[in-house]
Amino acid sequence: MTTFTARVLATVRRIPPGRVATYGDVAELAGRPGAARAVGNIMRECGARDVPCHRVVAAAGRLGGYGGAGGLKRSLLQAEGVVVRGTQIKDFARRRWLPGRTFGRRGT
DNA sequence: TAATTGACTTCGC
DNA sequence: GGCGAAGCCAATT
Repeated sequence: MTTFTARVLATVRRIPPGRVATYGDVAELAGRPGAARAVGNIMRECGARDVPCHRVVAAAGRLGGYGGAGGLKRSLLQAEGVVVRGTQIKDFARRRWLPGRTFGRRGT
């Protein structure tokens, strides 16, 4: 499949544990910047369980308006080592996953 | 094919 | 800093 959806899913799958990405970033990485809403729409289906939709958060580092009533997403992220402050990621700026910024990349 | 929706983003008040 | 409105893109009906 070579559609935007497939790219989004592939991008989200590339998000390593302990890291998070925003809808806008995923959309951009997928090749369609500004399609944040589309990404959300695609994520909603979560057709592939390999897609850690819980690692996808809003731009401000917020978990989004979903994630379950009790904040399922928050628990999942925290379980991966992500510091979450209520509905917002504390170290979001440092937890945000970006291409070329994978693990092992320290402050050098 | 056209219109509506949706897990978003950004500007303005 | 919080609330409201407009814009963008893809999927669904």
